[in-house]
Parts: sequence; C-alpha cells; structure tokens
Amino acid sequence: MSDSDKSVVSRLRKLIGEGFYQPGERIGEVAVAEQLGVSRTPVRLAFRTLEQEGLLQRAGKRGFMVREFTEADVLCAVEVRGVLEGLAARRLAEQGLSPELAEELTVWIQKGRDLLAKGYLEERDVDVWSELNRRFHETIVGSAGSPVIGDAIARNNHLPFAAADSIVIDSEALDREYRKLQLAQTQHELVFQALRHGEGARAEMLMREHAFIGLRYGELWGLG
Amino acid sequence: MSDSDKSVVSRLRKLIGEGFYQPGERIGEVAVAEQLGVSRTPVRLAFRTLEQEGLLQRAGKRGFMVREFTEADVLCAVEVRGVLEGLAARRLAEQGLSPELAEELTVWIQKGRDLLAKGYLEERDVDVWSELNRRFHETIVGSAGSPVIGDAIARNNHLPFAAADSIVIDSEALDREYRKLQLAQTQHELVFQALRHGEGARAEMLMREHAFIGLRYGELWGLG
DNA sequence: TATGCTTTAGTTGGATCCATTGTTAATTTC
DNA sequence: GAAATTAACAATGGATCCAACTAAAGCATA
Repeated sequence: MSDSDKSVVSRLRKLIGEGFYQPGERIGEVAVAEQLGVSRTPVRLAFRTLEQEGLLQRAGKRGFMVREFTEADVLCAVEVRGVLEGLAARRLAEQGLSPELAEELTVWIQKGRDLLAKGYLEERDVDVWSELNRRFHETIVGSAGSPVIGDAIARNNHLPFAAADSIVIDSEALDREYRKLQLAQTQHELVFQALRHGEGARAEMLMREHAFIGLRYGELWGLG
Repeated sequence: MSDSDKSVVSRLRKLIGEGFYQPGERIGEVAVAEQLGVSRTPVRLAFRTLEQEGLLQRAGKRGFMVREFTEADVLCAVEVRGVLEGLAARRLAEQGLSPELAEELTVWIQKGRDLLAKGYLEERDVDVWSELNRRFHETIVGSAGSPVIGDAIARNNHLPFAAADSIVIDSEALDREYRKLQLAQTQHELVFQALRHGEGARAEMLMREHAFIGLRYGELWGLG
C-alpha cells in the first residue's frame, strides 16, 4: 500500500469517525476525491477497504453509504472483542507462558504500577497508559499461536469505540478516570496471574470482563 | 459492486482456494488480469477486498502474496467461529426467544430429523444438510441483536475450512458421515433446548463445542 | 573473485477517458 | 391534474496512459 493509498484510507476513516460524513448518508467517489485532493482511483480502492472494515456499506445497486451504528452495535463490538481476547488469553494459558513472554508482560504491568503509584492522574499520563495498555493486549493476542485471532480483533477494532485503547476520553475528570485505570490495572494483573498458573478458563473470563471497562464501568461512580 | 467486480473477487477466491496460486507465491496484477480476461482496474479493487478478507497479504513494499495457512491457523479460525457463534447464542438466550424465532428454528431442526430418519445417507442429502445447517446457524447469528457478530463471522469464514458448512467432504464414506451428522443434529437440538430455556451459558458452550465438529470428530471413528 | 554501482526492465500507483447504468426531471397523454 | 414515458444528466465501472519506484542484472573496480 503506498503512502498515499494508506493516507486516503486513514484520512477517510478519520473523517467518517468525526462525523464529517453523516451515518446513512450516501458517499460519492467524486466528492471524496475532490475533498481529499486526489483522483477517483485511490478513493475507489479505499472504498473497498473501508467496506470490508465495516465503515461503509453498499447503497443499493450503486455506490456506498456511511454505515450507521446503533448503541447495540457498539455494545456488541465490545463483546466481540471480549470473547476474542478471551479466546487468546485461554489459549495462551493452555499452552503455557514462556519465560520471555512472562518477562514481556511484567514490563507493561510494572509500567502500569509506576504510572498509578503517585495516586492521581495527569494529562500526559493518558498517552502513557494508552501505550502500555495497547502493548499488554497486543502481547497476549500476538502470542495466541496464530495471527487469525489478532486479525479478527483488528477488523473488529475498526468499528468506532470498539478498540481497546478508547478507554480514556474524559480528560477533564482525571480523578474519576484514575479509579477506572486503577481497576483496569488490577484486571491486567489478575489476567497475568491466571496466565502464569495456566488457569485458562479464569484468564478467559477475566479478559472478557475487562473488555467492558470502557463501556459501563463509568456508571459505578456516577459517570454513566 | 457490479456483477463483474463481484465475479472477479469470487473467481479469484476460488482460484486461490483451489491452489491455482500457491500459498506464499507472489501474485501480480497483470498476471491475474490476463488470467481472468479483464483489465487491471477490477483486479486492483479485488486485491483490496481479498486483503481485508485475509486471503492476500502485503508482500513487502510492493504487491501482494497469497497468504499461507498453517494447521494452527485453521484450528484457530474454527475456534474463532466457535466463540463468536457462542456469543450470538448466549445473547439470544439472554434476550429470550420470540415465538417466531422458535418456530423458525424448529423448521430447520425438523428438516434435520427428517433427513436422518431413514437411517443412512445418500449423495444428494449432503446439499440438503448443508442448506439447513447454514440456515440454522444464520438464524441464530442473525438474531443476536446486531449485525456486528455476523459480520465478524462472515469475515472469518473467508478463511479456508473455517466456514460452518464445510463439514461434509468425504462423500465416499457416507456411513461414517452419517454418524457425524447425527451428532451435529443432536447438538443443534441441545442448543435449541438451551435457547428456549434461556440458558445462556449452556447455549454458548454447546455452540462452541459444535464448531469443532468438522475438525476433530472424525478421530472418534477412526477418520482422523 | 567479490562487492558495489549503474542501468534497465517490469510492476505498481495515480489520473484520465469512455461506456454503461441509474436517477431525476420534464413533457406528454389520459 | 396525475401518472407514465422518455430524455438528459450524473455517477460508477472498466480500460488505458503515464510516472515513479523497486528489483534484478550486468558491468566495472578493488
């Protein structure tokens, strides 16, 4: 994929995510091409990619429309990520954790501890958490014995709000977000514990529950 | 998607599935275009679709290669389908079966009973089973409250041997396949039972186990 | 003889052109 | 006045052209 090609896909993804093209709205090749300052060809290619990702939908016989997502869709996407990451965790527990992998996971666990040790959250901590969280999940999924699970998760993550690192949003209520991250950190540690002891079923269930953290946990502290 | 466009994607899918293009082999746009008798444009579009489906893979900086699947990949894809269909079944059990849906599922259950009632399997029965099996699974997945799960399954099914209806292959050992289908039918009935009684966890586990039927069950009767 | 540089050929990406199709609007007829 | 048919326009799909880049092959030099 050329830079430009990738750029068209990601720029279009961004525009759709930001609501520049309204859900349900018909999206034309020429309009997008002019908007992005390229010819129709890379846009046509990008449409096929975005269709497979689920962001675009065929509009009748001709052309595409922006797919609209209901609240149920978002919930479902989170659950899908949960069962898939749960599957990865169970497989990893069953096949046994190698010393190298345990070491790798320990790094991200420790980074989480360090981040939360000072007892509160700063603005710039958000990116640090996002990074270590992503690496923790990637490490587990990437070690499940086959790229198939990771691929399925990656495709699912293209749906808005489904990705694992879309946890922290409200940077104006950092004290509340701190409690959320504290819980996430605890869940990470519990998952790691289960993995080390080969407890497949427990690792799976913990991971599934962990997926919900960006969704309903706010209600616990009156954020919902 | 125009007829021709769809045709290029599916014809290419077929050629790859049949091994016309070897796994790991570099696949060129011009070669495919000449092979299929079209210009490069629809081929380029099809490559993007097939990349997202997981059948093609970027080959370094330039072009695509046919993705190769290990035995572990196939096993993993089956497990992925299992957890996703399990998720759909659990959600369906939790939200409760509507009378219409129960009626619909009963139809496919009954067709399965009828098919197996005579005690043996004929060549033409294979298609009948394939159809009713597909409809049974589609009905459950399609009623899970959001198309997201179905989409994830559909994408996963593009991987060879991962689809639910790739059960019956050996049409020369119909007596052995009969026992397999008998078990599949029993599993369908148990899933239906769990769904009717709102037993979410049971429905999920049964569905997950059911996914393995095309994979390891042959070993039970010395087919492995 | 091996390594590095240069040149050339082949392949991919982007833009444009043409044909086909779907949609919309206008005109005609009932 | 409304509905249907036709014509015109807009948008998509396919093909081709051109440019850029990668990779491979050949040649020269150390």
